[in-house]
Amino acid sequence: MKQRRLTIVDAARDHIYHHGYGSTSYADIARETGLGKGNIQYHFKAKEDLLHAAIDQQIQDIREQLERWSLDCGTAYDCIERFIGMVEGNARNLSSYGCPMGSLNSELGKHERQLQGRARAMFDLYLRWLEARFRSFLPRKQAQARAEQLMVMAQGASLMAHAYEEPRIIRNQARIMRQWLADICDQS
Amino acid sequence: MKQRRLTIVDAARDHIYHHGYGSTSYADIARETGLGKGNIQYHFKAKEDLLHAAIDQQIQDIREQLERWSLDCGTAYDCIERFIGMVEGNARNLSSYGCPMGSLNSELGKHERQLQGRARAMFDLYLRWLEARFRSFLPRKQAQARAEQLMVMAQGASLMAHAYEEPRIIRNQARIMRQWLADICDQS
DNA sequence: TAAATAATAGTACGAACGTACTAATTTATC
DNA sequence: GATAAATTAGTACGTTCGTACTATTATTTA
Repeated sequence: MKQRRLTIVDAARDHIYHHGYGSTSYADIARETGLGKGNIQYHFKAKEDLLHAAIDQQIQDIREQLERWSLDCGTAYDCIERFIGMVEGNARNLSSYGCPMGSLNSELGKHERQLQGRARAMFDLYLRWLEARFRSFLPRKQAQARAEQLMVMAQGASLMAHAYEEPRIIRNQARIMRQWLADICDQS
Repeated sequence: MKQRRLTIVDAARDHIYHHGYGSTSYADIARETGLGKGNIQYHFKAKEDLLHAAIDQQIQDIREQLERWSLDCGTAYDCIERFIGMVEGNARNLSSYGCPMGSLNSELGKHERQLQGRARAMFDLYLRWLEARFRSFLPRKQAQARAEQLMVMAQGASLMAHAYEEPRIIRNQARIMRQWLADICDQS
Protein backbone atom coordinates (compact mmCIF):
# COMPACT_ATOMS: atom_id res chain seq x y z
CA MET A 1 0.00 0.00 0.00
CA LYS A 2 1.48 3.31 -1.12
CA GLN A 3 -0.65 5.30 1.33
CA ARG A 4 0.98 3.71 4.35
CA ARG A 5 4.44 4.65 3.17
CA LEU A 6 3.33 8.23 2.68
CA THR A 7 1.85 8.38 6.17
CA ILE A 8 5.17 7.30 7.62
CA VAL A 9 7.21 9.72 5.53
CA ASP A 10 4.93 12.60 6.48
CA ALA A 11 5.33 11.83 10.16
CA ALA A 12 9.08 11.52 9.69
CA ARG A 13 9.26 14.89 7.96
CA ASP A 14 7.36 16.58 10.74
CA HIS A 15 9.35 14.97 13.50
CA ILE A 16 12.70 15.61 11.85
CA TYR A 17 11.73 19.21 11.28
CA HIS A 18 10.53 19.75 14.81
CA HIS A 19 13.12 17.75 16.71
CA GLY A 20 16.03 17.17 14.34
CA TYR A 21 17.21 13.98 12.66
CA GLY A 22 19.34 12.82 15.56
CA SER A 23 16.42 13.11 17.96
CA THR A 24 14.05 11.17 15.72
CA SER A 25 13.66 7.46 16.48
CA TYR A 26 11.61 4.62 15.08
CA ALA A 27 9.67 4.69 18.34
CA ASP A 28 8.74 8.33 17.73
CA ILE A 29 7.40 7.63 14.25
CA ALA A 30 5.55 4.57 15.54
CA ARG A 31 3.87 6.60 18.26
CA GLU A 32 2.88 9.45 15.98
CA THR A 33 1.50 7.22 13.25
CA GLY A 34 -0.10 4.72 15.60
CA LEU A 35 1.72 1.91 13.82
CA GLY A 36 3.99 -0.72 15.29
CA LYS A 37 7.68 -0.08 15.44
CA GLY A 38 8.43 -3.22 13.45
CA ASN A 39 6.11 -2.01 10.72
CA ILE A 40 8.01 1.21 10.25
CA GLN A 41 11.15 -0.82 9.93
CA TYR A 42 9.53 -3.08 7.38
CA HIS A 43 9.00 -0.09 5.10
CA PHE A 44 12.32 1.56 5.92
CA LYS A 45 15.04 -0.92 6.86
CA ALA A 46 17.51 1.67 8.08
CA LYS A 47 17.02 5.05 9.67
CA GLU A 48 18.90 6.62 6.79
CA ASP A 49 16.26 5.35 4.40
CA LEU A 50 13.66 7.26 6.36
CA LEU A 51 15.68 10.45 6.04
CA HIS A 52 16.23 9.89 2.32
CA ALA A 53 12.53 9.37 1.77
CA ALA A 54 11.66 12.46 3.79
CA ILE A 55 14.11 14.58 1.82
CA ASP A 56 12.97 13.12 -1.50
CA GLN A 57 9.39 13.97 -0.74
CA GLN A 58 10.29 17.46 0.29
CA ILE A 59 12.29 17.85 -2.93
CA GLN A 60 9.22 16.76 -4.82
CA ASP A 61 7.08 19.30 -2.97
CA ILE A 62 9.56 22.05 -3.74
CA ARG A 63 9.65 21.07 -7.41
CA GLU A 64 5.89 21.26 -7.69
CA GLN A 65 5.79 24.52 -5.78
CA LEU A 66 8.35 26.12 -8.08
CA GLU A 67 6.56 24.88 -11.20
CA ARG A 68 3.33 26.33 -9.89
CA TRP A 69 5.01 29.65 -9.19
CA SER A 70 6.54 29.69 -12.65
CA LEU A 71 3.09 29.37 -14.17
CA ASP A 72 1.18 31.59 -11.75
CA CYS A 73 3.50 34.56 -11.59
CA GLY A 74 3.66 36.97 -14.45
CA THR A 75 7.05 38.63 -14.44
CA ALA A 76 10.32 37.34 -13.07
CA TYR A 77 10.02 40.08 -10.51
CA ASP A 78 6.72 38.64 -9.33
CA CYS A 79 8.26 35.19 -9.10
CA ILE A 80 11.06 36.37 -6.87
CA GLU A 81 8.64 38.31 -4.74
CA ARG A 82 6.60 35.16 -4.38
CA PHE A 83 9.66 33.52 -2.88
CA ILE A 84 10.00 36.37 -0.40
CA GLY A 85 6.32 36.08 0.34
CA MET A 86 6.73 32.40 1.16
CA VAL A 87 9.46 33.20 3.67
CA GLU A 88 7.34 35.89 5.28
CA GLY A 89 4.23 33.70 5.26
CA ASN A 90 6.09 31.01 7.18
CA ALA A 91 7.39 33.46 9.76
CA ARG A 92 5.75 31.66 12.65
CA ASN A 93 7.06 28.20 11.82
CA LEU A 94 10.48 29.54 10.90
CA SER A 95 10.83 31.30 14.23
CA SER A 96 9.62 28.24 16.11
CA TYR A 97 11.63 25.55 14.35
CA GLY A 98 13.98 27.24 11.93
CA CYS A 99 14.10 26.55 8.21
CA PRO A 100 13.56 22.87 7.34
CA MET A 101 16.38 22.97 4.80
CA GLY A 102 18.72 25.13 6.79
CA SER A 103 18.47 23.37 10.12
CA LEU A 104 18.71 19.94 8.52
CA ASN A 105 21.79 20.92 6.55
CA SER A 106 23.31 22.43 9.64
CA GLU A 107 22.77 19.24 11.61
CA LEU A 108 23.85 16.78 8.94
CA GLY A 109 26.87 18.86 8.00
CA LYS A 110 28.26 18.23 11.48
CA HIS A 111 28.65 14.48 11.19
CA GLU A 112 26.96 12.96 8.18
CA ARG A 113 28.44 14.66 5.18
CA GLN A 114 27.04 12.08 2.78
CA LEU A 115 23.49 12.57 3.96
CA GLN A 116 24.02 16.29 3.84
CA GLY A 117 24.64 16.05 0.12
CA ARG A 118 21.05 14.95 -0.37
CA ALA A 119 19.74 17.75 1.82
CA ARG A 120 21.77 20.24 -0.17
CA ALA A 121 19.71 19.34 -3.25
CA MET A 122 16.84 21.32 -1.75
CA PHE A 123 18.95 24.45 -1.75
CA ASP A 124 19.97 23.76 -5.33
CA LEU A 125 16.38 23.76 -6.47
CA TYR A 126 15.63 27.18 -5.03
CA LEU A 127 18.97 28.61 -6.09
CA ARG A 128 18.69 27.50 -9.70
CA TRP A 129 15.09 28.63 -9.93
CA LEU A 130 15.90 32.06 -8.49
CA GLU A 131 18.93 32.37 -10.71
CA ALA A 132 16.81 31.66 -13.79
CA ARG A 133 14.40 34.41 -12.75
CA PHE A 134 17.15 36.92 -12.14
CA ARG A 135 18.51 36.16 -15.60
CA SER A 136 15.43 37.81 -17.05
CA PHE A 137 17.00 41.16 -16.31
CA LEU A 138 20.59 40.43 -15.27
CA PRO A 139 23.65 38.84 -16.90
CA ARG A 140 24.52 35.29 -15.85
CA LYS A 141 27.14 35.98 -13.23
CA GLN A 142 25.13 38.72 -11.59
CA ALA A 143 22.02 36.56 -11.57
CA GLN A 144 23.95 33.81 -9.83
CA ALA A 145 25.27 36.23 -7.23
CA ARG A 146 21.84 37.73 -6.60
CA ALA A 147 20.19 34.35 -6.14
CA GLU A 148 22.90 33.38 -3.69
CA GLN A 149 22.51 36.63 -1.81
CA LEU A 150 18.76 36.22 -1.51
CA MET A 151 19.14 32.71 -0.14
CA VAL A 152 21.74 33.99 2.31
CA MET A 153 19.31 36.62 3.55
CA ALA A 154 16.45 34.15 3.82
CA GLN A 155 18.55 31.62 5.71
CA GLY A 156 20.06 34.25 7.96
CA ALA A 157 16.63 35.63 8.75
CA SER A 158 15.33 32.16 9.57
CA LEU A 159 18.25 31.37 11.82
CA MET A 160 18.11 34.64 13.74
CA ALA A 161 14.33 34.49 14.04
CA HIS A 162 14.67 30.95 15.37
CA ALA A 163 17.38 31.96 17.81
CA TYR A 164 15.21 34.74 19.23
CA GLU A 165 11.90 32.98 18.60
CA GLU A 166 10.85 36.23 16.97
CA PRO A 167 8.70 36.23 13.79
CA ARG A 168 9.26 39.96 13.67
CA ILE A 169 12.80 39.35 12.48
CA ILE A 170 11.48 37.46 9.46
CA ARG A 171 9.06 40.24 8.67
CA ASN A 172 11.70 42.93 8.99
CA GLN A 173 14.03 41.08 6.72
CA ALA A 174 11.27 40.40 4.21
CA ARG A 175 10.75 44.13 3.93
CA ILE A 176 14.47 44.62 3.41
CA MET A 177 14.53 41.89 0.76
CA ARG A 178 11.69 43.54 -1.12
CA GLN A 179 13.47 46.89 -1.08
CA TRP A 180 16.64 45.16 -2.18
CA LEU A 181 14.81 43.52 -5.06
CA ALA A 182 13.18 46.76 -6.14
CA ASP A 183 16.57 48.50 -6.14
CA ILE A 184 18.03 45.82 -8.37
CA CYS A 185 15.20 46.20 -10.84
CA ASP A 186 15.57 49.97 -10.84
CA GLN A 187 19.24 49.71 -11.61
CA SER A 188 18.77 47.41 -14.56
CA MET B 1 43.31 22.96 39.91
CA LYS B 2 41.80 25.56 37.64
CA GLN B 3 43.87 24.45 34.64
CA ARG B 4 42.21 21.04 34.52
CA ARG B 5 38.76 22.54 34.31
CA LEU B 6 39.87 24.76 31.46
CA THR B 7 41.31 21.81 29.55
CA ILE B 8 37.98 20.02 29.78
CA VAL B 9 35.96 23.04 28.74
CA ASP B 10 38.23 23.67 25.77
CA ALA B 11 37.82 20.10 24.59
CA ALA B 12 34.07 20.35 25.09
CA ARG B 13 33.89 23.55 23.06
CA ASP B 14 35.79 22.00 20.18
CA HIS B 15 33.77 18.80 20.20
CA ILE B 16 30.44 20.56 20.49
CA TYR B 17 31.41 22.87 17.66
CA HIS B 18 32.60 20.07 15.41
CA HIS B 19 29.98 17.42 16.20
CA GLY B 20 27.11 19.20 17.88
CA TYR B 21 25.93 19.05 21.50
CA GLY B 22 23.80 15.97 21.06
CA SER B 23 26.71 14.03 19.60
CA THR B 24 29.06 14.98 22.39
CA SER B 25 29.45 12.46 25.21
CA TYR B 26 31.53 12.23 28.36
CA ALA B 27 33.45 9.45 26.66
CA ASP B 28 34.37 11.80 23.81
CA ILE B 29 35.73 14.44 26.15
CA ALA B 30 37.58 11.81 28.16
CA ARG B 31 39.26 10.45 25.02
CA GLU B 32 40.24 13.86 23.70
CA THR B 33 41.65 15.11 26.99
CA GLY B 34 43.24 11.80 27.97
CA LEU B 35 41.42 11.94 31.29
CA GLY B 36 39.16 9.34 32.83
CA LYS B 37 35.46 9.52 32.23
CA GLY B 38 34.74 9.66 35.95
CA ASN B 39 37.08 12.61 36.27
CA ILE B 40 35.16 14.66 33.72
CA GLN B 41 32.01 13.92 35.65
CA TYR B 42 33.65 14.97 38.88
CA HIS B 43 34.19 18.44 37.46
CA PHE B 44 30.85 18.60 35.62
CA LYS B 45 28.13 16.54 37.28
CA ALA B 46 25.66 16.82 34.44
CA LYS B 47 26.13 17.14 30.71
CA GLU B 48 24.27 20.44 30.80
CA ASP B 49 26.93 21.85 33.11
CA LEU B 50 29.51 21.11 30.45
CA LEU B 51 27.49 23.00 27.87
CA HIS B 52 26.95 25.93 30.23
CA ALA B 53 30.66 26.14 30.93
CA ALA B 54 31.50 25.95 27.24
CA ILE B 55 29.07 28.73 26.41
CA ASP B 56 30.22 30.85 29.35
CA GLN B 57 33.81 30.62 28.22
CA GLN B 58 32.88 31.49 24.68
CA ILE B 59 30.90 34.46 25.95
CA GLN B 60 33.98 35.56 27.85
CA ASP B 61 36.10 35.23 24.71
CA ILE B 62 33.63 37.28 22.71
CA ARG B 63 33.55 39.96 25.39
CA GLU B 64 37.32 40.30 25.36
CA GLN B 65 37.42 40.28 21.59
CA LEU B 66 34.86 43.08 21.36
CA GLU B 67 36.66 45.15 23.99
CA ARG B 68 39.91 44.72 22.06
CA TRP B 69 38.21 45.79 18.86
CA SER B 70 36.68 48.81 20.54
CA LEU B 71 40.13 49.96 21.57
CA ASP B 72 42.04 48.98 18.44
CA CYS B 73 39.73 50.33 15.79
CA GLY B 74 39.58 54.00 15.11
CA THR B 75 36.19 54.84 13.72
CA ALA B 76 32.91 53.02 14.15
CA TYR B 77 33.22 52.17 10.48
CA ASP B 78 36.51 50.42 11.15
CA CYS B 79 34.95 48.51 14.01
CA ILE B 80 32.15 47.17 11.87
CA GLU B 81 34.56 46.28 9.14
CA ARG B 82 36.60 44.39 11.69
CA PHE B 83 33.54 42.29 12.35
CA ILE B 84 33.18 41.56 8.64
CA GLY B 85 36.88 40.77 8.52
CA MET B 86 36.45 38.22 11.30
CA VAL B 87 33.73 36.45 9.36
CA GLU B 88 35.85 36.39 6.22
CA GLY B 89 38.94 35.32 8.13
CA ASN B 90 37.07 32.31 9.50
CA ALA B 91 35.78 31.31 6.08
CA ARG B 92 37.41 27.90 6.20
CA ASN B 93 36.10 26.89 9.61
CA LEU B 94 32.67 28.36 8.91
CA SER B 95 32.33 26.36 5.72
CA SER B 96 33.53 23.20 7.42
CA TYR B 97 31.52 23.38 10.63
CA GLY B 98 29.18 26.32 10.38
CA CYS B 99 29.05 29.20 12.84
CA PRO B 100 29.60 28.10 16.48
CA MET B 101 26.79 30.37 17.65
CA GLY B 102 24.42 29.73 14.79
CA SER B 103 24.68 25.97 14.63
CA LEU B 104 24.45 25.63 18.41
CA ASN B 105 21.37 27.83 18.55
CA SER B 106 19.83 25.92 15.71
CA GLU B 107 20.38 22.61 17.47
CA LEU B 108 19.30 23.70 20.94
CA GLY B 109 16.27 25.54 19.60
CA LYS B 110 14.87 22.23 18.41
CA HIS B 111 14.46 20.63 21.81
CA GLU B 112 16.17 22.46 24.63
CA ARG B 113 14.72 25.93 24.67
CA GLN B 114 16.12 26.71 28.11
CA LEU B 115 19.67 25.90 27.09
CA GLN B 116 19.17 27.88 23.92
CA GLY B 117 18.54 30.97 26.01
CA ARG B 118 22.14 30.82 27.18
CA ALA B 119 23.44 30.33 23.67
CA ARG B 120 21.42 33.32 22.50
CA ALA B 121 23.47 35.51 24.82
CA MET B 122 26.35 35.20 22.36
CA PHE B 123 24.24 36.77 19.65
CA ASP B 124 23.22 39.53 22.03
CA LEU B 125 26.83 40.51 22.60
CA TYR B 126 27.57 40.98 18.93
CA LEU B 127 24.23 42.61 18.22
CA ARG B 128 24.53 45.17 20.98
CA TRP B 129 28.13 45.92 20.10
CA LEU B 130 27.31 46.42 16.42
CA GLU B 131 24.28 48.51 17.28
CA ALA B 132 26.42 50.81 19.43
CA ARG B 133 28.83 51.25 16.52
CA PHE B 134 26.07 52.02 14.06
CA ARG B 135 24.73 54.62 16.44
CA SER B 136 27.81 56.71 15.73
CA PHE B 137 26.24 57.75 12.46
CA LEU B 138 22.64 56.49 12.59
CA PRO B 139 19.59 57.11 14.79
CA ARG B 140 18.70 54.43 17.32
CA LYS B 141 16.08 52.50 15.39
CA GLN B 142 18.10 52.46 12.22
CA ALA B 143 21.21 51.35 14.07
CA GLN B 144 19.28 48.49 15.58
CA ALA B 145 17.95 47.44 12.19
CA ARG B 146 21.37 47.63 10.56
CA ALA B 147 23.00 45.54 13.27
CA GLU B 148 20.30 42.94 12.88
CA GLN B 149 20.70 42.94 9.13
CA LEU B 150 24.45 42.48 9.33
CA MET B 151 24.04 39.52 11.69
CA VAL B 152 21.46 38.05 9.35
CA MET B 153 23.88 38.28 6.45
CA ALA B 154 26.74 36.82 8.47
CA GLN B 155 24.62 33.92 9.70
CA GLY B 156 23.12 33.27 6.29
CA ALA B 157 26.55 33.29 4.72
CA SER B 158 27.85 30.84 7.31
CA LEU B 159 24.93 28.50 6.86
CA MET B 160 25.08 28.49 3.07
CA ALA B 161 28.84 28.13 3.05
CA HIS B 162 28.51 25.23 5.45
CA ALA B 163 25.80 23.60 3.34
CA TYR B 164 27.97 23.77 0.23
CA GLU B 165 31.27 23.43 2.08
CA GLU B 166 32.33 26.46 0.08
CA PRO B 167 34.48 29.20 1.68
CA ARG B 168 33.94 31.18 -1.51
CA ILE B 169 30.39 31.92 -0.37
CA ILE B 170 31.72 33.58 2.77
CA ARG B 171 34.15 35.66 0.77
CA ASN B 172 31.51 36.73 -1.73
CA GLN B 173 29.16 37.78 1.01
CA ALA B 174 31.92 39.59 2.86
CA ARG B 175 32.46 41.69 -0.23
CA ILE B 176 28.74 42.41 -0.39
CA MET B 177 28.67 43.33 3.29
CA ARG B 178 31.53 45.78 2.80
CA GLN B 179 29.77 47.44 -0.11
CA TRP B 180 26.57 47.53 1.93
CA LEU B 181 28.42 49.20 4.80
CA ALA B 182 30.04 51.74 2.53
CA ASP B 183 26.66 52.62 1.02
CA ILE B 184 25.18 53.21 4.45
CA CYS B 185 28.02 55.55 5.37
CA ASP B 186 27.67 57.44 2.12
CA GLN B 187 24.00 57.98 2.72
CA SER B 188 24.47 59.40 6.19
C1' DT C 1 53.82 13.63 59.58
C1' DA C 2 48.78 12.65 60.10
C1' DA C 3 44.30 13.65 58.83
C1' DA C 4 41.29 15.52 55.65
C1' DT C 5 40.06 17.00 51.29
C1' DA C 6 40.42 17.08 46.30
C1' DA C 7 41.17 14.70 42.24
C1' DT C 8 41.24 10.70 39.28
C1' DA C 9 39.92 6.27 37.27
C1' DG C 10 37.04 2.55 36.73
C1' DT C 11 32.82 0.11 37.06
C1' DA C 12 27.81 -0.66 37.47
C1' DC C 13 23.15 0.34 36.23
C1' DG C 14 18.98 1.56 33.93
C1' DA C 15 17.25 3.66 29.78
C1' DA C 16 16.99 4.40 24.85
C1' DC C 17 18.38 3.33 20.46
C1' DG C 18 19.01 0.87 15.71
C1' DT C 19 18.60 -3.38 14.01
C1' DA C 20 17.42 -8.36 13.47
C1' DC C 21 14.24 -11.76 13.96
C1' DT C 22 9.73 -14.26 14.61
C1' DA C 23 4.97 -14.85 14.65
C1' DA C 24 0.50 -13.40 13.36
C1' DT C 25 -2.58 -11.24 10.25
C1' DT C 26 -4.13 -9.24 6.12
C1' DT C 27 -4.23 -8.95 1.18
C1' DA C 28 -3.51 -10.65 -3.34
C1' DT C 29 -3.48 -14.35 -6.77
C1' DC C 30 -4.71 -18.44 -9.01
C1' DG D 1 -11.37 -21.24 -1.22
C1' DA D 2 -6.35 -22.44 -1.02
C1' DT D 3 -1.83 -20.76 -1.43
C1' DA D 4 1.55 -17.26 -1.63
C1' DA D 5 2.98 -12.74 -0.73
C1' DA D 6 2.73 -8.53 1.71
C1' DT D 7 1.95 -6.27 5.83
C1' DT D 8 1.84 -5.64 10.83
C1' DA D 9 3.20 -6.18 15.65
C1' DG D 10 6.11 -7.60 19.11
C1' DT D 11 10.31 -9.07 21.08
C1' DA D 12 15.31 -9.84 21.60
C1' DC D 13 20.06 -8.34 21.18
C1' DG D 14 24.08 -5.61 21.33
C1' DT D 15 25.59 -0.87 21.84
C1' DT D 16 25.91 3.68 23.66
C1' DC D 17 24.66 7.00 26.78
C1' DG D 18 24.13 9.81 31.26
C1' DT D 19 24.51 9.14 35.80
C1' DA D 20 25.72 6.98 40.34
C1' DC D 21 28.90 4.81 42.98
C1' DT D 22 33.42 2.97 44.78
C1' DA D 23 38.21 2.64 45.24
C1' DT D 24 42.62 4.70 44.70
C1' DT D 25 45.93 8.37 44.43
C1' DA D 26 47.48 13.14 45.00
C1' DT D 27 47.26 17.39 47.43
C1' DT D 28 46.41 20.37 51.08
C1' DT D 29 46.19 21.57 55.91
C1' DA D 30 46.73 21.54 60.81
